[in-house]
Amino acid sequence: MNLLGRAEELVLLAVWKLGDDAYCVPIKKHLVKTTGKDWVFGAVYAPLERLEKKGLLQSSLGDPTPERGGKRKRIYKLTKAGVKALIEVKKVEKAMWDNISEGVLEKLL
Amino acid sequence: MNLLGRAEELVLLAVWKLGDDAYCVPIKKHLVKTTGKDWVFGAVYAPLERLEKKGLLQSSLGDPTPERGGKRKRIYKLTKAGVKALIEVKKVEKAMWDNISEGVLEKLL
DNA sequence: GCAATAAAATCTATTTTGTAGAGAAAATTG
DNA sequence: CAATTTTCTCTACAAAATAGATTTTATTGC
Repeated sequence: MNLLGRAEELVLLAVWKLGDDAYCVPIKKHLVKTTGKDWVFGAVYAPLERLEKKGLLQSSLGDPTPERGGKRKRIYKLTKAGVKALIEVKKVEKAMWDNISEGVLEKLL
Repeated sequence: MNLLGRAEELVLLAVWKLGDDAYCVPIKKHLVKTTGKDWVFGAVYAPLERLEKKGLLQSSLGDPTPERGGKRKRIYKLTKAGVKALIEVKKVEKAMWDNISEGVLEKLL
């Protein structure tokens, strides 16, 4: 079937949203805040690595910052392939959700 | 993190859409047609089984039909838990996609 | 220069999901 | 009751997600 996995999608979106600040820690933070779910490190890191390997993300080491301590940040950026993958998953979701609003679902409860 | 997997979500949606005709074969057909992707049997069957085990779907054997041949159909139906899971995944997706239209993405290509 | 501390990345092991397609089971028809 | 058809079920495998511990690297104050 070969669509983005759930975590992959959400991680890509977080990277997009964070722009130049898209490294592991804020990505995790954004995911926790926006999804309302717990995200452990591995659940962020593994998709990031995979997505880079697949060419949907590209990373580079950030400059040392004036803040205290820490390894150099690894900053992620969407590639065109990444953007395309997001567009595709969105399209599929839209087709499958066609005519199903949350309201419709809630009536079933 | 614990959200519906992609296939799980799409299978649930197919079941909802098909109503009383929600058994493996039309579910697969609907998925192929609506997603534009290939779905082999295992990719439909495995999520169906798992979703039932988790209580998001409930199945029952259909009546023998006037059509030719075949084992009795196993008809699937969303449970309340299934509906809730769909509502939840939708909510999360919405939050994460907030302000990102396909148009915005396409400009990045 | 060096110890303490902090920020961040990376790793390992495991579980859960998804993929692929072969093959078995049950129903109908001639 | 054999042939055919429809449908389900199974097995083996690959990929993705989870969990949290550990390591690495940088800064600051001594």
